[in-house]
Amino acid sequence: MRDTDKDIIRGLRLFADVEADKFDSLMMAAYAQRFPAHVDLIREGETADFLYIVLEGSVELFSTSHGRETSMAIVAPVSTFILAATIKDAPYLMAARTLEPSKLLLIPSSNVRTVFGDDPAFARAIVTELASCYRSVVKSMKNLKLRTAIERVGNYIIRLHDKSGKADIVELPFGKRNLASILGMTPENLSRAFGALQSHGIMMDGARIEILDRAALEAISKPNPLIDDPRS
Amino acid sequence: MRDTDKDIIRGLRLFADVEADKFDSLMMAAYAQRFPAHVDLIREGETADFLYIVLEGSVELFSTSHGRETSMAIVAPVSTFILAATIKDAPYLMAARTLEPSKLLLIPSSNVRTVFGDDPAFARAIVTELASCYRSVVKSMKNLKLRTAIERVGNYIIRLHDKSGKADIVELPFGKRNLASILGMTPENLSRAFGALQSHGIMMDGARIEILDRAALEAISKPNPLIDDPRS
DNA sequence: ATAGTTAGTTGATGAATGTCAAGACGTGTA
DNA sequence: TACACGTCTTGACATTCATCAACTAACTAT
Repeated sequence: MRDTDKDIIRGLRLFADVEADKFDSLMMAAYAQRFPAHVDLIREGETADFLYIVLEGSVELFSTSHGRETSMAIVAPVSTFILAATIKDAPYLMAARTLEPSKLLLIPSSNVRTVFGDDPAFARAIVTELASCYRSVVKSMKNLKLRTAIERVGNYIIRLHDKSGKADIVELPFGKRNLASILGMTPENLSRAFGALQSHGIMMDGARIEILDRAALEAISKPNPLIDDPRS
Repeated sequence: MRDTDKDIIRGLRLFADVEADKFDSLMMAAYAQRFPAHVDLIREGETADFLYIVLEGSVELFSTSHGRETSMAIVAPVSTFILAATIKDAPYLMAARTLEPSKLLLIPSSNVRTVFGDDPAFARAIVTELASCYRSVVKSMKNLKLRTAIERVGNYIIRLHDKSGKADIVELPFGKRNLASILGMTPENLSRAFGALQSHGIMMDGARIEILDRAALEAISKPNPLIDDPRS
């Protein structure tokens, strides 16, 4: 793999403190690969052969059961996914596919587990990473259980707004079909929710959203830092 | 604290491999305490001062937002809760209260973080524990997003049945009000779901459920090991 | 005993959300 | 250009689920 990729990986908190030789052994075993859009990467229930890192593009994690399907998360660069399954050597609970042409790094799970056992710094970094993942799923669950569909959509827009540095206009980072599934509703219902929010401080134009009245948007969305704040 | 408690803690996978002196330092700082039923232990948003371990009784983890409330999990002996917040030194995402008279062990978070930094075996054990917690929330989320109310109730009974070693009669481990919230529905709806399931292989009598026709129960519940199997 | 309290049930109703069908719009391709 | 395709939107309708109210049963306290 290229040295630039290596530097990027080194920059991730997960790998920042790994001993040099351990890090090299991981990178030797790893390989970067480009995938077209809409390619299945892993299936639910398979055993975790690789730890994945998204370098470019985006990857959807989703689950299926008896004919129904739902998006669990969308992974943007640069971050890992399915770390928990890798560490536990357990079957994947979610399937993964590319949403767009993407560049991924694959590190064999056995190497990850070896270094995890040998290098305390790596073990500690994994703890922090897993704790973050855990807290992020808990937040998603609170979002689902404590809010109506409109509130979920409203708060999603608010988060986009915050991330953009409160620019007036924000853009949806992926298709509405995917967003609807992430937010636990049908695409039709997401459309209606966007429609309803137009009288509460926003204006939609395709994937672009203009925030006209942040206060009104907050009034109907009722944001809560213990659900929405990515840092908490 | 008593030696018997200490032995119980030592028996937890989380503490099994901690070095003796580190373990003692944790236990010196910790204290066991009995609480009556329905006592608030922690509130959402507070910083994580203690790692909790349920020794006896049971504890409900729940969340609140703008007047709504939902149960996230119920913790039975012997296990820890709010490990992630402790490690990250971050605010609790969930509140906790006793459901019944309970005995808990409280370990100051700072001590946990110290040993976590010093003892690689402890760090590794925490990784495994956190990975399990993470996977368990993911499963709950799949349960919520991919299933109807009746399916969730049916699969809950199936899990009870499996845990009991497939005894004909199982008993709900806590009140229906709490169960309804855990399963993401109202108590009224849980009642109706139980009612509906009576024509699909079960018979209810208060908190006791007789499984008459496991195949019929599975037919309507559509169990899925990647959601229901606690080991996977 | 009597009243008060709580958990649970049941029925009637309404709100929220999903489903189905049709159409608009944009995009890539023959 | 015209066609097919996918995405999104909109409306009508069905279903699921929550809400409200009334009621029962069991337990507590006086």
